[in-house]
Amino acid sequence: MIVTKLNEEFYLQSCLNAAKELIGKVLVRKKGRKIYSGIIVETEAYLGDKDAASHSFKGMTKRNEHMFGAGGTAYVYFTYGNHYCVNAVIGKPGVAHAVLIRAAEPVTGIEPMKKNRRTENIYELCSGPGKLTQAMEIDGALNGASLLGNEIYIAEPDSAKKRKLVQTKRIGITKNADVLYRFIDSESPFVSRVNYRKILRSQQENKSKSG
DNA sequence: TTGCGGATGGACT
DNA sequence: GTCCATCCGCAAC
Repeated sequence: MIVTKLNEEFYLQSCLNAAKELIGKVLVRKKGRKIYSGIIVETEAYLGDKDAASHSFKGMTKRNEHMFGAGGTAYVYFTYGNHYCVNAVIGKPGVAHAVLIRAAEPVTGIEPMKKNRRTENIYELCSGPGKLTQAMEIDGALNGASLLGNEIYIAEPDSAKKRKLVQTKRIGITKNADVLYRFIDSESPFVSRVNYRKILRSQQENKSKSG
């Protein structure tokens, strides 16, 4: 697969714009000989000191220090005692903005993903932030890694499919919960907290109608 | 469709 | 020491 890695400039734009632009891009994670990749279909923006839901709202701690790093850094944190979430840090050093990558459509490494997730259902591999990190073997060791390196990065897809972008409220938070900082590909059955069977069914129906 | 256990680290008392 | 966090899976109803 020919991929063009996103450059530093991409990670220096506004956080909301980056969150929107990341839909349809490819998240790549290399672990030994295994290459995991997936099309990003769901993101959330966290706007640092302007956003009470953001980990960095109250300033820097040892846990969130990489959010204050340069744009293009990975911020991986552990939560609820049992899973990791992965963010792309956005902005110049000191600007603690980040985009949480919540869901992806698996492209390569699907067999090892199934093993990691202990399921054969491809819709259950990356359809949530905790699932995605488990499937792709992303953990705390990648916290602070550069997204311009080779272990984990984001790239342009080789064929850009049209995505139907929808902006919604964020999930799983209580503070500043009303703002529309979540972006999803509303036609994808791979986003979190949806009934993928329903989406597949309606797409089948549309197909049979049109031809 | 709702509800709770899981199992760890950081912030705060 | 206690509380709770950018959630997931499974068990009841």
